[in-house]
Amino acid sequence: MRLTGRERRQKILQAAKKLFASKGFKGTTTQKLAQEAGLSEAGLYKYFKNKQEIYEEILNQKIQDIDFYFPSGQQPKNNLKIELRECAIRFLQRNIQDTTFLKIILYSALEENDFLFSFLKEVRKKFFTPIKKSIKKGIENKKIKNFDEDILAKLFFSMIYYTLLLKTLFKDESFDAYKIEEIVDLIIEIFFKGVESE
Amino acid sequence: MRLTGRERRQKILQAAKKLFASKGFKGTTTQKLAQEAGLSEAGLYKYFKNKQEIYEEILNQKIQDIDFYFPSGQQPKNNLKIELRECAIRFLQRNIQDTTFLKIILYSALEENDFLFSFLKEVRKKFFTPIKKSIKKGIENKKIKNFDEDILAKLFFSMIYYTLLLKTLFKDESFDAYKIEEIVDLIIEIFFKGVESE
Amino acid sequence: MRLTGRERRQKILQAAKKLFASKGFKGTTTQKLAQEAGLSEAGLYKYFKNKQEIYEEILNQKIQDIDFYFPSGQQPKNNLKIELRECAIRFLQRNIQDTTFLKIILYSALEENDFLFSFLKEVRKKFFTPIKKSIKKGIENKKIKNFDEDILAKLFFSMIYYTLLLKTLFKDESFDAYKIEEIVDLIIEIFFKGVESE
Amino acid sequence: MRLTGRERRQKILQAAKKLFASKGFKGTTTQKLAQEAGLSEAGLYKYFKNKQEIYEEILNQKIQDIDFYFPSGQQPKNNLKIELRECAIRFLQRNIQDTTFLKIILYSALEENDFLFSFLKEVRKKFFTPIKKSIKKGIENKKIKNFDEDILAKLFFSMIYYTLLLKTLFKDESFDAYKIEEIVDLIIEIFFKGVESE
DNA sequence: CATGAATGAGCATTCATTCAT
DNA sequence: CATGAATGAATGCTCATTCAT
Repeated sequence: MRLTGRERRQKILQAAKKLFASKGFKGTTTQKLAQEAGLSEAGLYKYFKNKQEIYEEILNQKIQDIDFYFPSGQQPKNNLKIELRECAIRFLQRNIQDTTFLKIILYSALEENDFLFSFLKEVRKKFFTPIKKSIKKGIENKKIKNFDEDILAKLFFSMIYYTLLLKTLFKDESFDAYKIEEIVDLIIEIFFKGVESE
Repeated sequence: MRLTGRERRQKILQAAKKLFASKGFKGTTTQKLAQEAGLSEAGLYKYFKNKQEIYEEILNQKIQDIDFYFPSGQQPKNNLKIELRECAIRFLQRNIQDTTFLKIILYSALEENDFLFSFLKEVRKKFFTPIKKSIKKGIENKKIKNFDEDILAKLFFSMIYYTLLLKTLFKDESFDAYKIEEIVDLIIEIFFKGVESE
Repeated sequence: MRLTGRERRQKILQAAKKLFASKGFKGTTTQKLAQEAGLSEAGLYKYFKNKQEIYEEILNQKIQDIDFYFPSGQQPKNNLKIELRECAIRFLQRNIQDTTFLKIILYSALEENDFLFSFLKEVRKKFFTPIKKSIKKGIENKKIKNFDEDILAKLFFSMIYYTLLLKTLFKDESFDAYKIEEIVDLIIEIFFKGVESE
Repeated sequence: MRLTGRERRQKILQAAKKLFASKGFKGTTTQKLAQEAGLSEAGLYKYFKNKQEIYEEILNQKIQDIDFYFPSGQQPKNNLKIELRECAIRFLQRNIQDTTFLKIILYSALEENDFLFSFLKEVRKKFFTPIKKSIKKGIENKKIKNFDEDILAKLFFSMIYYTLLLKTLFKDESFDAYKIEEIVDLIIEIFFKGVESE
């Protein structure tokens, strides 16, 4: 099958996403990768310098997804709760539907892939900055408990993330009785009541 | 050093726990394993059929550790907050120090290990039952918001678990500025204020 | 850049000379070769059957260079020392600047290339004949020790050749402190004093 | 075939010497090496960390040969000429009989093997030091022309070395008419007359 | 009981070469 | 005429496992 470079490249990335998600980086051999992408092993190296580069390209593409979660320009304006609600819903919907990214991240963390850690730093900076800013404003307005906004932002996200883990990775069915929106509303409510300043 | 068969076996398992936890299953070679356990590679195969069997034996041992966190049958008596606080601190301390269990669970989940899922069901039942009971009592006393106690219990745990993930798996250093106790106290505070009935 | 077939061919050969000289035959990949010659790898095969053929063509060209050192038929006329001095300087300068020939000869000798040996016979005949004639005259004039002029000629050349080896192949820096002319003058002095008849 | 570790190690080194000498370092594949040594490729790596290490071991063993050329304790005492004569004869005899070392060095130099260059530095230091010292003494005694003793020592050796190259590598038969001793005597005579101070 | 010796299968990667367009 | 797409065959090296001693 003769494809253009662009098409082949995409096919390789697609195959890699699938395999990295199901087998991890180490568990994905170039042989399987080539097979899945429909070309020879040697062919892979015309498009990517090495296996690691394929992996990095996948992660780097995913960084752009963050903008998808915060679509209205990088910063929640008026209403933090509404922004966060929508962001969380979008995050859950997308990652429940396609668990590739979640799994790649976890596999890489387990394999202690060095690139992942620098990637995660970047992601956390981009992802949490808008939330942290809003929380900071809340703290300044004495609406939110005076505590490290970084920690608070991550604790908020923890409930979203664990929900995702339970639904996708751990096959816990107890959340299935509720719509995503209901869960998110509950989390938002608990978090904001919980961090209210007294 | 002349050891009995039983001792040798234990030494191998000990070495394996250490290595699997820090390097993962694939990252642990039989060479390093033998070296760490103080015998030849060939020797490993006198005690275990193969590498997989060593891994499984550790998994089984680790699973039994769960009782450590939740002394069997024990039920939070007087003060849920205090019970939960101690349980959470114990959970974090142990799993930060030895990440084997956390990693094994995640690896198994990623590999869609069927045994894991039924095991997890069991764990969740054991783990969450005492918390859920207390929450239920709180709901009945109108102290806690009237919502599915299963979900509430898991949302509480989510913050503990994500803290663990950030510290151990994702190499996020932002929690390192605080003692575990401080983080747990914050989580407890947020959660209980957050779920308070109005 | 649109080149004629002839030009392209020349460009490939030029690139190949450069690369073979600095990286050797095995160290020169068709990829680098194509890049250096400014065309695609596939393009190389329009002009040459394979890599070996490029190598052989260069070898042939280099062999013809020999005439440069020993303008054909030329015989040292008046002053052997001056002739030899200039020939040696030319030989060293050229081969230090472009080591292709030196390396090709050595590679071929190591590979016991039969063609090389008959070629070398020819070269030695051409190369040493003028020197030998002059030495013979010196012997007849009782100026030079009476010994096999073939051996004497080769011993003279040995110092020139080893100087070349040290400087180019063996990366010995001790000759770098001197100009080529100084070294050659020293060699000439030692040789002629050394072979003087008593 | 079941050999002891020591025997196998020796067999590998022997095979490597043979192959490196006839094919060069790059031209010697681990496959051929294993085959020649009578074990599997994987087996090689029980005895050596990698191909390079085998190569280095061979060279390092050869460094001891230098003591063989200067057997009477490291420094020529009374008579430099006699010492050098014997050293040169021993050098030629040994390397004519077994050209392995000569060829390995040349191949490595052509392949620009980094380890070779540091090895050569070591060798030159050890090999030329005694000769240089004697020459220096000669210079101080005004018996030898006042010139860089390093260069002089190397020019002496150049005639020995080129003789070796012609006889072994370049298949030049003109030296075959003479005994090694005769050639060496001639070289010694030419060199010492040539460098005599006036 | 213990291990040194040995390996088949597999790994990521490279390379010279071919061929459809 | 030129090349992008493609690969078979190799390369150095690793690993879990076996077996004779």
